[in-house]
Amino acid sequence: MPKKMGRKPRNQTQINAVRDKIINHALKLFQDEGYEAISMRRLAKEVGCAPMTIYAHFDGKINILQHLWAVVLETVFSQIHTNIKTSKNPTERLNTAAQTFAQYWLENPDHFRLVFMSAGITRPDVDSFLKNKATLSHFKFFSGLVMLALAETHTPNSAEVKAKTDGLISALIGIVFCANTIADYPWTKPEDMVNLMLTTLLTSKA
Amino acid sequence: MPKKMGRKPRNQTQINAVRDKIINHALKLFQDEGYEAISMRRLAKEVGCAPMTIYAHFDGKINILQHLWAVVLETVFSQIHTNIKTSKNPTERLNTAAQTFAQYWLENPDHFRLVFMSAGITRPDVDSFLKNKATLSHFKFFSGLVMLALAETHTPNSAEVKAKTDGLISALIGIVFCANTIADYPWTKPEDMVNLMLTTLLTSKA
DNA sequence: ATCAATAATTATACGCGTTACAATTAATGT
DNA sequence: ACATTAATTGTAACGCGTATAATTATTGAT
Repeated sequence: MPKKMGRKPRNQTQINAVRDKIINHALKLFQDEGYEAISMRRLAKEVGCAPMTIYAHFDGKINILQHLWAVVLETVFSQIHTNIKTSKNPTERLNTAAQTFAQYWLENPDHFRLVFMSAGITRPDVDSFLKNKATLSHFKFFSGLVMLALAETHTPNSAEVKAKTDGLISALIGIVFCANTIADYPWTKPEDMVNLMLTTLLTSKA
Repeated sequence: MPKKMGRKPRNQTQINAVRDKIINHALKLFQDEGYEAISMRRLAKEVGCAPMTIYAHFDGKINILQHLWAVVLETVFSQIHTNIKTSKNPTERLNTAAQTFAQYWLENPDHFRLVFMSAGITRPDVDSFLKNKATLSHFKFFSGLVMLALAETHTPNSAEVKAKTDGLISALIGIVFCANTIADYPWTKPEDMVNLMLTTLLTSKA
């Protein structure tokens, strides 16, 4: 029985190499020139291929952007990890983490836009945010901090921890989102609102 | 001294008539077919002019959408006003208002998208949200409810009222935003989070 | 009536993300 | 060398929002 003729398909290593190349170029474009610079035509030029070739490797633009989300989130959380090292107790750790989280997005609105606002408009039914395991673990990290901070005053049950974590994350994202998109409203300072959220969530018992 | 030659400019009545015509067609498109239907080409076809003509009347698409924001916000707040009529006290009134607000956007993600996510992507430096006076008054309405609810337990100062109002609005918008854009995460139920936010904000003293 | 001046409208084109289909190139087996 | 298969590219197009140039409509002066 003769072997199958023709060109051999690329192996997984080769496939990953090309995908990584595309992703790295997209990342570089984003870091050097911002969100708007990542057009498929521009990206193809940087990679050194035709725009259509990219569609042989990714279903669409959003699937490339998802990889950039992961990089940005990694940056945020590594900054959080760095900053909480000097915190003395669980409440202070949670406060530092929350303030660092909010501050990062406020200082990098383009990053916020990439991570939280690109999928919403372009492809609502896209492969999603949390297919990325690392992203989910970032969320869970906050859950751990909340539990420890609550445990300083009482023994929280898992429903309370989850509700307060989800509420906190939603509030943090909401504070940043409003500051970024409704920028002409004279909002109370974001750090004060973050502080208020933390204070009220931690002092009230479920 | 000879009169100025050439075609006379349209008067304010004529100007407003054309703008209103465009806006009304945009509104009808949105109501009948949703956010995606409002393209400039489609809109021009409905109005009966060339797409570029619209740019003689509005700086950009976002300036048309702003008028639709006002309509949507009016809808939300009239629903809130209707629902709070049966509430017996300020705390219940605030609760009803907040739940109605969140519920509306959760049930109408396209409306949320129009009002809160169109400006962020297309024109960050656009004429803004709060040039519309009615929008500002909607925000202030919440402020009044918060003050009355807080006053049931203590005499709040204006800084506390503002911080808690801003925090509440940000949190509400954040809850809806997260539910809409990170839909695959198993969030605590939005109504429970809204309730948690209200409970904690109202029970903790500034 | 004709021409000039001015305002309003439209035509053409750009880059955007993406799709469809055809053509070309690259890599393999016979 | 040829045939086969995979990968890539070319070409064209779509609708998107919008920029610039061209055309049309309306007025005043002669």
